[in-house]
Amino acid sequence: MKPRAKAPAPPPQSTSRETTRAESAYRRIKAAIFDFVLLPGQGFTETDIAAQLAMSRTPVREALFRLELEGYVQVAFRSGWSVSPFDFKKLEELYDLRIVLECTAVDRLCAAEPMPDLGMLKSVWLVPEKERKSDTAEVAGLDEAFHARLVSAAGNHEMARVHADVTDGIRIVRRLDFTQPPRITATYDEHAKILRAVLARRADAAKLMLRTHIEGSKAEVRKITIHKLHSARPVAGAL
Amino acid sequence: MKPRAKAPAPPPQSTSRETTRAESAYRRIKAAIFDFVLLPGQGFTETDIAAQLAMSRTPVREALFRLELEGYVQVAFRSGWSVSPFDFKKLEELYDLRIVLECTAVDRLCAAEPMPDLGMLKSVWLVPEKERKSDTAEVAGLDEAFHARLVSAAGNHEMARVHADVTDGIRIVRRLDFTQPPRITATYDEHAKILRAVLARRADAAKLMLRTHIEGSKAEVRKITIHKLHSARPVAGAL
DNA sequence: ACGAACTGTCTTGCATACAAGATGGCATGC
DNA sequence: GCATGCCATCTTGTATGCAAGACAGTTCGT
Repeated sequence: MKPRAKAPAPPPQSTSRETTRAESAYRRIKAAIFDFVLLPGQGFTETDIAAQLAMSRTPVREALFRLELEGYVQVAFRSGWSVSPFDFKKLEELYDLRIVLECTAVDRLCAAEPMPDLGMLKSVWLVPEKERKSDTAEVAGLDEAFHARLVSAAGNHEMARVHADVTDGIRIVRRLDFTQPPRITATYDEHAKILRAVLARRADAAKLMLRTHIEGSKAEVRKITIHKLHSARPVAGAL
Repeated sequence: MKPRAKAPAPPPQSTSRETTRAESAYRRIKAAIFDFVLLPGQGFTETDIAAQLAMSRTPVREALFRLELEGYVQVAFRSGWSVSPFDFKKLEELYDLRIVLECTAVDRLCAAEPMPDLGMLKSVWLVPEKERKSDTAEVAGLDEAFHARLVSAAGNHEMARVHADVTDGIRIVRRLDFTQPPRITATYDEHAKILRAVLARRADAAKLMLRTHIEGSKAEVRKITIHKLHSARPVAGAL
């Protein structure tokens, strides 16, 4: 039995290879949690989800176990599942971990010889004001990519992976951070400054700005989360 | 869907069963990998494992998915499972991440007011030579606990969790590091020095020693791993 | 009226049957 | 001899049935 490497992938669009029902269930349930269709603390059952997703319990269970490992849901022995309640302490700790990882990355980037390519970031963040994006979702995606690229460029793949997990964990509240244009403008300004400092190898300055930048997001999120959480409640049932 | 409202205060751990078959399968398969009963690169099937563990495929699959998420095994679409091959680059990156996390913890411990309680560590590592343990497995366990406690004492639970995951990932090679008494003695000496530096709030000194200490383990492991890996092969099949 | 035991329903954990497809060997044609 | 297409077998992905236990409403006892 020799497991075949599936990297080459001659027919990239052959069949339902990567689109198993379990994977689909994972994405849809996770999206439901992030979109507050499933509210924190809310209980549900495997049978419910399976019925709404028009599949059997088996792939649903697989998806739920994965989400449980990632901390999004909990299972009570034989009494149903529930969405993990909001844990602000955990969110703050994740922001804190982000700071540690990204500051480490900045240190290494500034010390690397030669410095890894950050051209992609330059072409996005070091542009005239006219070329700046204004769409909320788009900027939120670019923001994530900025921080992720900063870490991945530092070369440690495991740190990048952990950073990606952390980002995933705080995305649920992070999206609420980009609802106002002033926040978008500030993000552009701060990212530009940070990027210039890194390119100039001024590690301490970059780290300070980065820390302040992330702490700002953390504070901003903390302020608006409670309110948003209640105003964002959609009609339950449409998973 | 009528989501059943659960009590806002779900009983923390009212469950009786923590010993499900899936959990047992997870532990046993993981142990088989760590003990080189399942060799890196080796292929196997769900049916094989299920037969050897005297259970059905269902709990085995649950365990395998969990191990897959943790990076220990891989599944090839409809062609069986295989133990992830040894990835030395990944191991080094994990050691690197350990250094970052533990140094961050030391920084915070030294800056904390008051400093969190490290009495448990003192009672283990700051003792006369006579009272030092000599059993390999015991010291290996104490060593893990030392580093884990250092991080957890810093107060960020998420960092501690990531650190625990990292420790888990390198345990498979880390155990090979404590095979010789000189290494045990060095561990005691170094831990004592590091602990004293932390207690004296000399962060830079502690971090330097800690980094050197971990780099030492990394180098040591790198030297002996290839050899040990081949000499440690037991008879296959006895999971 | 109040509390404890009971019972029926519900939910997850597990086993098993079935389906889709990948793999490797074999026969066939050249 | 070599390539090629076919087919039996194997492996995972999914559906479904069953069982143990948890929960809530009810009933019985006092």
